[in-house]
Amino acid sequence: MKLEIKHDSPLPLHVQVEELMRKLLEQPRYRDGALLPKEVELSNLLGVSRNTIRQATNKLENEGLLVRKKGVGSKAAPKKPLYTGLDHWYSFTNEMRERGIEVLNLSLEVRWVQADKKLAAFFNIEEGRKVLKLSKLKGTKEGLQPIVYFESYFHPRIGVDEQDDFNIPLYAMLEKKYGVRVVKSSENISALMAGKMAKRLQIKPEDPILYRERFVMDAGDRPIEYNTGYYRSDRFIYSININKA
Amino acid sequence: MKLEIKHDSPLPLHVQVEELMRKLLEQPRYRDGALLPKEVELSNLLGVSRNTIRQATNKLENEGLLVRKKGVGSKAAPKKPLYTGLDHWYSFTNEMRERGIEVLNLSLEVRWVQADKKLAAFFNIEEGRKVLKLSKLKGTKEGLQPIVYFESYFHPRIGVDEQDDFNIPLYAMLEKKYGVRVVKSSENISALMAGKMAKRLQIKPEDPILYRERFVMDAGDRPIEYNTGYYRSDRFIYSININKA
DNA sequence: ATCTCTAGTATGTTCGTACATACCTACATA
DNA sequence: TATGTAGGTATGTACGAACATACTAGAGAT
Repeated sequence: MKLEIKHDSPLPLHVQVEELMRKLLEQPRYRDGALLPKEVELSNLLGVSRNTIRQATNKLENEGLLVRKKGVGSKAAPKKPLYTGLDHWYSFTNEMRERGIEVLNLSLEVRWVQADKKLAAFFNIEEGRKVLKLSKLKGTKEGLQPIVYFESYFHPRIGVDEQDDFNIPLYAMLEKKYGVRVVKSSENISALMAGKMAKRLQIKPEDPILYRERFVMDAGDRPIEYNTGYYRSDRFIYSININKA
Repeated sequence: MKLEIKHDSPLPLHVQVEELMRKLLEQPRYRDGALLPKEVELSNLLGVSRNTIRQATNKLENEGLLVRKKGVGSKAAPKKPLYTGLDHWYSFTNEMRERGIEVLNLSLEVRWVQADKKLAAFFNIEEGRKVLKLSKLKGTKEGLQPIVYFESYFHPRIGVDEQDDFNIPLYAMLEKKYGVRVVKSSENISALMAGKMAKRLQIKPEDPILYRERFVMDAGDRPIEYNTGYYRSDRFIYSININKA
């Protein structure tokens, strides 16, 4: 890797350093949490003063791209979007863990069902064809209070079956085992009265719940999964981060 | 006015200077656009180095509280910066139109209110400071049935006031008139019982509604708008499209 | 084995200094 | 009158230096 700072460039040194550090921060090792080179090291390495390094670092820290710790060092800011929309590593369990809540599967069922009209349309298959359905009830580790009930349907092309381990993060599993990369999704969110879902979530039928359906596709717009979720609104807030930069 | 910097305080000098300048910026003459004392003047006056003054000033500039101009001086951020751009980003009205539903404002109110704790924290301003609040009730053109009630609060730095036209797409207006480009947003979505909002939306208090809060920022992560929406869940489904390709 | 102190390390704060660059004004020239 | 240029001013960039403070790890004591 070339660490080049042009001292005769019209661009200020601290800007050059800033850009360079931006690239650094994208590297896997730093993305994974390794400490960046120390300020004095960078200073010597790039041939600029420590102040200049700090000037650049301040900017990056301000943008939230890096965190500093006195006496320790600086590193890339931990990526902690509550809900990145679609991360290959998206996982409800991990997400809740970042919010400080440990969750586990209170129940889990996998079975083959016939595709209904809506599902057949999305998957572009014949109505009635067999698809794998995954149902999960997730709740708190402490007290086993239900939070959300998921239902997922997978396109037959993928090849998932009852043998698969659905206790690990789903999208990571799909990518590793079946080479399927989820890239796009379209979501609809609505508020409902719990009704029949009340019993499962252990709330009153007249309580409001958050209902979400998600259509998941790969880079080629091919359907992968249809997923619905019924969230207890007293225990969960749906968060979305959007960046159009 | 007392300009006191304690050199033996546990608080870093640049923090003390920063707080002092915050107070300065509130004074009418600076609020009205007068140039702040020059860096060297402040440096001599307060008995700290120019670097320390700049450290504080950087912070304030970053928060959008003051603008600097090389060769001229620094002053409080103008209420109405000028800039031009185009291409807006989101409009409820246009979005509904795409769904085939014509909507209009059933009511609209603009007034100045004091920032509460939460708002002050997001905007990074003092609690109680005046901010512009925009309230809108949107509904169908046919039948005038309410669909959603919006409440928006704008960062004072932007400079919007009661004179502005809030009947046109908001983000387009902000960009054209004030040069503010909304780039990032973070949303929280939840389901609620309508309660007090029922009357406004013409539903029963026990009906579920969709509640959304949105934090809107520019490319530099500076806060622009805080926006909440209460959606009738029988008339509206929240849709999100995500593409990580 | 566990606790405590200490030396080492990395960032935080602050100073002083020097020169670069953008801006404004006023004077001089065509 | 119009224009261009020179000097003054204020912020921008960059360096070097010193000490403060928070944290880590290892040596030494109990």
